[in-house]
Amino acid sequence: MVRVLLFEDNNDLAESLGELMKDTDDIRLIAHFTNAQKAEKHVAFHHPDVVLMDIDMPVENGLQGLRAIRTAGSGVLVLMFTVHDDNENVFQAICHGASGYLLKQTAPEKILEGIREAISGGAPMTPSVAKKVLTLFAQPFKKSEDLQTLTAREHDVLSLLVRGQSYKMAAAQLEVGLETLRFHIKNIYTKLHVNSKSEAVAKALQNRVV
Amino acid sequence: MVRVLLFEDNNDLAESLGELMKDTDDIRLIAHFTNAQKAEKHVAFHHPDVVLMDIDMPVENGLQGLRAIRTAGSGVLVLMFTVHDDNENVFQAICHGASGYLLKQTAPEKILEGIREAISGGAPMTPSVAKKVLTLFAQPFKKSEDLQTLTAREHDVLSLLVRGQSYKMAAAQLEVGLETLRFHIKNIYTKLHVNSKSEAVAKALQNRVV
DNA sequence: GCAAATCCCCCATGAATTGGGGGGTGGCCA
DNA sequence: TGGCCACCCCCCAATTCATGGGGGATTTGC
Repeated sequence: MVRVLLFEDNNDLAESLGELMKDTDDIRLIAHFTNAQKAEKHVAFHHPDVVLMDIDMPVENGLQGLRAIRTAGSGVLVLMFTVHDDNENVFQAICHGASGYLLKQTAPEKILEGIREAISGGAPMTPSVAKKVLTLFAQPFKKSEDLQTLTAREHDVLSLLVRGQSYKMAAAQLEVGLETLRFHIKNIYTKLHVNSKSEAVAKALQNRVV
Repeated sequence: MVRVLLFEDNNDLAESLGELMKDTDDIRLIAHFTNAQKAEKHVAFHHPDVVLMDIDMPVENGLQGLRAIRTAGSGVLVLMFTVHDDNENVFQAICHGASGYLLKQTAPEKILEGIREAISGGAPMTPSVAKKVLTLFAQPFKKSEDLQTLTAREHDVLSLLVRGQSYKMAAAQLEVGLETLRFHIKNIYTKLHVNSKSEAVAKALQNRVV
């Protein structure tokens, strides 16, 4: 039996969800709150299997609730359940460890299905949300050409710089002379169009070269 | 009519997919290749609406194919279609702009459904893959406490450093004296337990403070 | 009110970084 | 075999950074 906690300020919607779950014999709504205040407390008390969390609620919204639950150390499955599918909300939800993201416009049966999917280790999300997730994360990772053209050795050097090593230390690590290291660094700077260590580090990290 | 290009080394599977599509009146398989060689050429020639791309193929695999298609500048919808759902493959596929990720174990009808979803702007993926995507990107949530304790001003300074600015430039940006900037930087170093600009930048980026 | 935090400024020294130049080796390929 | 590329090494000069001190002014919360 899957025990579900619901945070939702729309009482009608909450009720109809409750009705829906009553018709199943594997999912049960054990409690319902109209905002995310003390969400972590409620979770700790009811220890549900799944939390259905609206985002747009008065007093304290669903993202804050999610954050509170996670900071409290609970690993409970939290499914966001909302009308908002803008990038920022999706992004925040993911960063704070949501286990899925359902839109209210999805058919009620799909919601139940989503709960089951979450329980069985999946991350239900509507395709449109999935699309946002992909584009959200596909962008920053498209390596610029500059970085592709780095030599193996240059790549080594850059990695060491990213780890905070100084020229001297990096040179020692690679067992080459300080001047050799500088030679590589000069080339890296040229290729990345930067002219300082920190800029190179920033570019490297932002493009996931390391 | 959705025109589909298929890259799949398993001929039986390819054929059965073709049969499947014949039974629909909105999806048609227009060509089939057994590896991803010259994938970008084939796409340019057939200009399909959707590409179904296996990953594990001889000679040239699906990820290479995807990359080739993207480097050629095509924005065609590419759905990965594979048995592999390990983190690395999923990550690579996303980074190179896949529009979805279907596992071969999913029911054939779901595949057709996935194609339709992709066409209508979604990103079909099996819940288990979605889960991987989420955990892949939720990790960086672990912000160390150090970074939280930064003052607003220190945060400003750090941001500028990340953008590759030198002390002098950053000071000018913030309209304060060089010595003032130094003062903040000293404090930042203390708080982050680092002792060089690049280390600070690395720590800032790795913890998503900027 | 007072302490604590934050922000602003200054000096000085030594170390690290950067930009420019100059060498050389070995491997690969036309 | 000559060109190209990656890799290794060296010198000089100027700039930037790191670190250690020393001041004050202003807000913030108890």
